[in-house]
Amino acid sequence: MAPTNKDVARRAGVSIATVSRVVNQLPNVRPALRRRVLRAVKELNYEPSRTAQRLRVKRSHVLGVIVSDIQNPFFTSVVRGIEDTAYQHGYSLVLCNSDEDTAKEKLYIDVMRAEGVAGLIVAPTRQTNTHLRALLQQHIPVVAIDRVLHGKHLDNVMVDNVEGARQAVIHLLELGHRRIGMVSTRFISTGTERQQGYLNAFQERGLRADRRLIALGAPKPESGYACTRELLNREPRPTAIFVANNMMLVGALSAIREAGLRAPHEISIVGFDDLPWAPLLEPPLTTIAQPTYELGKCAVELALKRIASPDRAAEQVRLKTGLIVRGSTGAPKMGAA
Amino acid sequence: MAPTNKDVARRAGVSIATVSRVVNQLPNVRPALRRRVLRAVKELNYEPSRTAQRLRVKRSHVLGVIVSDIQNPFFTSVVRGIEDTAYQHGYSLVLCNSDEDTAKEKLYIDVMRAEGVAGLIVAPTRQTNTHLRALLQQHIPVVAIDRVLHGKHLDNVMVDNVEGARQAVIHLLELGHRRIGMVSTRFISTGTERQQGYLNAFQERGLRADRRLIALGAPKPESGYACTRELLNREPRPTAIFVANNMMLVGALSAIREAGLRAPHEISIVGFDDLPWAPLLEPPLTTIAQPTYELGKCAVELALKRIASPDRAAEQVRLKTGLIVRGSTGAPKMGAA
DNA sequence: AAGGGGTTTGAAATCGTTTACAATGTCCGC
DNA sequence: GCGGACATTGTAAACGATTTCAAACCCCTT
Repeated sequence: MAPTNKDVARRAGVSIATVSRVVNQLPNVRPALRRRVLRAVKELNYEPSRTAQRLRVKRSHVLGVIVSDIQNPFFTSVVRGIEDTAYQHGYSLVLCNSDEDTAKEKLYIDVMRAEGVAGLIVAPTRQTNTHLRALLQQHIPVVAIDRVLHGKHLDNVMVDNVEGARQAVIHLLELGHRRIGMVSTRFISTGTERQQGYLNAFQERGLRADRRLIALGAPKPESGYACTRELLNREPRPTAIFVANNMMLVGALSAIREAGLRAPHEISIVGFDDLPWAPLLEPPLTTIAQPTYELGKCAVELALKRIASPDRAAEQVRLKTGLIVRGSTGAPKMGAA
Repeated sequence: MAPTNKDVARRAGVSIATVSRVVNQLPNVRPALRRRVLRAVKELNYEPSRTAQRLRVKRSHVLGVIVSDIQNPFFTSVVRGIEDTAYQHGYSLVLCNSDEDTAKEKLYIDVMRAEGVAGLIVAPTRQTNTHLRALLQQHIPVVAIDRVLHGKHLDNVMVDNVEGARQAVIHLLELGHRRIGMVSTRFISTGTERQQGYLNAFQERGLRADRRLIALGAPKPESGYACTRELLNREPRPTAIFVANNMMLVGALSAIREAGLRAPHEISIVGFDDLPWAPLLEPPLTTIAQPTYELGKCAVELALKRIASPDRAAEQVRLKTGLIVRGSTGAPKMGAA
């Protein structure tokens, strides 16, 4: 149905080789012929089949992207960065949503391999790279985003989670809080690192952190709700809560509201990752901002760099976070702590 | 680098035709051979190249998706529905973000054609289908989502915007509001339809709508902010505002907050499209919910139906919206109206 | 006018599949 | 033991591009 090489050649009265030369802007084609071919191309609305191109030249100009939650604004923004950068370099995107499901992730990795992607950008569900082995064996570049993944030739882009969490907790400590609850994720490297930042902050100020105030769950609103309720039921109740995952934040806020607590007077709240609606909350949310767009952009750049030189040493990029103080944090009510 | 047909054939000591037969589960292969081939497949970790497959059989099992704003939670949720449904049917997704930019959209449509997608799902930036003509000529199914697009064999899935807007405005009218501002989009069919719903509601109740209370702009927060400010400066000020686009809502809420107005006592607010954080606002937002996931699912199903029978009459599906009453709407303060 | 360099063009091979067709093998009834 | 039906296997031709190689052509020098 779609016009091919051959159709154009016939119409222009030349061979397919000449068509290819004209389309690919190679030299040594007489201007007269070139014009005839270009006219035929236009008339037929010809676009070379990328499928055929891919089969012939081995480069594919497609990047695979597997995110763990396409509805998470964090990943959405990262994908935006990936998309912009990829298309700027002439790459298309094949997108998958693993939905935090390792089986789905494995399936999609095989899809990517069969698709012959030039590179894969993945937010891994687990910290093992076994599923990715086949890709790496075939020297298909893999870039892990947001979450750590170790491996030879396996690049990483992440934010500095330890430092980000440290900033959040230091902020609360400086306001005078001592019983600081933390809601975080289990099994995911970002969660682990942020917990480390929490502990570091206490240690840095010569204080003892209470590990029982760290509640762990899945990166889902319901889980955030459950974790927060659990923390609110502790005696004595924490005067501040650091919700270190933006999906869990939604549930956490519900739980806090349900408990009838008002920020910042009765409880202080800090989130992780800025969101378009964070300033709209009442009070506006204090949070740790992540350079999401840059993260996506950087991931593409790493992938392209590795496509260009496959044997570079694995690179790990850490992007900086920043504390944004809004209205949801304040000094603890005396007597409550 | 990746193992091929031939590698498997050599290892199993058979011809490539037999490999193909085994992999594609065709009959008439002796069990002994079948086993040998399967073993070789496993040992080499062989996956048939989709590129080569596509070139040979003309079906491609790739759906193109062009959304106008990948960061809009509405589209995110739609994409989620598309993704789930597509992969369930063995299709992969090539995703693009037109960013409400017609030039980019055109570029991506050509990309899709070159990619040889089996179908395209698009949230069109404009109401013309000229860019899509080449696709339709080649009998590549096109499904327009969210926004109307007319054309032979061109399917549509949308929500019932007229009815949705009507529900919103009737709700406000019943609360006693008469001066109801509307913030909506220009040039986009959803905006136009929702404006129609606004007018219908007034007419239905035998009231005259004041068209000067409809402020139009682009589907962006900044534009929502500007439109809302404009409305708030009217004399007398509207007692309620219906923000008929979720991107504009973010800006609208900022403007309202900035003006020092509190919902629902000083002003009532209704949004369009439910969002995960809508219940978390203070007060929680009254809004028109859209079946976003179903919309994506339905789009894929329409595409697949048209792939199966290309000459069906164009189908237009309208999904139902629903009013969700939360705290941001109430009776107008008497004397203000 | 013949030879030689450089440019322009086309024929044909190739990428990894699927698939039509031909060639073999197997099994059965006579 | 032989022919025929049927199952099994392999050979070779597509698909639509790129790319190598050689043929054809042009122009200039001798």
